[in-house]
Amino acid sequence: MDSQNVLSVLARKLRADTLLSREDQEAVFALPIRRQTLEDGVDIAREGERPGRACILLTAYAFSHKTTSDGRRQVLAFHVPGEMPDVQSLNLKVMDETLTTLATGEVAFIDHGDLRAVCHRHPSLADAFWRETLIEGAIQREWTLNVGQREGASRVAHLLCEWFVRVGAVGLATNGGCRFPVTQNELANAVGFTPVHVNRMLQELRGAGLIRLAGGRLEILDWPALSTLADFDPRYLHLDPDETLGA
Amino acid sequence: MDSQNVLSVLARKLRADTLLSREDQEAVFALPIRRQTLEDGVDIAREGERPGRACILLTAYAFSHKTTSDGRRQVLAFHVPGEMPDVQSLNLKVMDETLTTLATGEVAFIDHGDLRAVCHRHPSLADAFWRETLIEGAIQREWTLNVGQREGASRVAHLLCEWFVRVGAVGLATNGGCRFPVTQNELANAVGFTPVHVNRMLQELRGAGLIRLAGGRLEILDWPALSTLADFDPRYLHLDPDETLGA
DNA sequence: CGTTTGGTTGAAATGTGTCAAACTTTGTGG
DNA sequence: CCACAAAGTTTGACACATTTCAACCAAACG
Repeated sequence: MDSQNVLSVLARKLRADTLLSREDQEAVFALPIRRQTLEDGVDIAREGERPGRACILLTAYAFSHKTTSDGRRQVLAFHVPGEMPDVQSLNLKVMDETLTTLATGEVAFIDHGDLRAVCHRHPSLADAFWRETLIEGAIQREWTLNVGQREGASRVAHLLCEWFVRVGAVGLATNGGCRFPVTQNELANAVGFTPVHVNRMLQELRGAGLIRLAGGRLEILDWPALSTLADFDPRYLHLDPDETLGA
Repeated sequence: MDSQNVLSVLARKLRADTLLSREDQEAVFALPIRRQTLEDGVDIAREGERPGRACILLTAYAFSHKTTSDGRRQVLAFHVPGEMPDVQSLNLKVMDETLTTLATGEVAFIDHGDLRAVCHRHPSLADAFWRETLIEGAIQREWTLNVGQREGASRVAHLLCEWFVRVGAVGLATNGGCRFPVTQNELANAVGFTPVHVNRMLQELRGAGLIRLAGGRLEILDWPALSTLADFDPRYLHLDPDETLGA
């Protein structure tokens, strides 16, 4: 896999084909990167740091999180391949969250200097990166709604729906199933429940024949029922280019 | 108050004095705006809409929110004078939240076309707007943490701390007190509690001599104790220019 | 094969929600 | 300026979702 193919995951994420010009796309592919394989549980950037580079997930999964002073941890977002989970550091120097890998996989690093240069030369690329951060914001809002207002199985189900759709959007879901390298503990930290309670909610979902979840894989057995229970409406993911850009 | 003075609240918000050049600042002041007084409870932009203009809060306060299909409402953010609560609509066309005024006050509207033009001519202004949306994102993350992990009085206290600091940052707090045009019902929707429970938590805070809250005003009686109880660390607000920009 | 990590279960404790009523403040029109 | 209505706040008793604690089980792994 040469450098160009590597960055095609990023291009896909930026919806380069529909939203960017040919020159902009080439500028993306020309970005100098450094590839690296990271094990799971590695901190890519920590709260309080001032990173000098940004990261692209190639095959790696990651999550960002933050803890309260008495040690309670909240998972703020999950990140799937193709994403740049820390683009924000380009304009907000000090990290206010920690970014950690979820499973062993490959990432690419780009220096902030190179990113700034390419944004300067290709303003619509800057817009594309800006848009990515805005979509992350929209997802964060839905998480707040999920954690604040939905209860029990519905809350857990919503998270699973989002995961499945987002993983599917980068082409990594196959006929109703996808990877899910998330422990119940991390899942609990993401929805604001206790691991014990998450376990019970999962069994409720399993018992209702909605999902299968084991060995790091998630299978959706009844999408209509699951997404209804979850009150899941994918519009907040802004996956449709027309929805995100249309006049 | 002429147009230039009007937009000085925005310039302050963008930290124009320290982060923008003289030309950039003048470009801000030259933006064509339409001023308007809005009563409280007015929707400035609704979920699903594609606004053609953005809004600046002059003296008005506002909040953004979203509801679950069974009608449970989550307040996602409060907005204080000087902010542009819907800049995001410049790059994310379809609103995924509703923006509503909190109290009667004045707002200014700027056409997206004018904003895009000024961003094109002054790229560092575009960066400044981008940074604003990133800070909103950082605040949203802290809200997720608050709603997901903090309990009882601590959760409510955190929200009050944030409000006080943000209002103070635009010069609207006076010796330990500020406006707080938020009903307990809206407060409840913001922290994910029931109005009844919020009421009890507030009385706990009052009983401990930490705050006074009545008649749309908030008085901080014991900031050290309140911020400690709330586990409040203002770094996530990115108020310090060095923190947000420093190398 | 033993050890570690993650998952599952049950019983009891508790924080928060629900419901319903009374009270207080704010605003408005006579 | 009073009287009334509307909106917001406060209270109590009870129900219930979720947490806590503690133990056991299963799978992954060296």
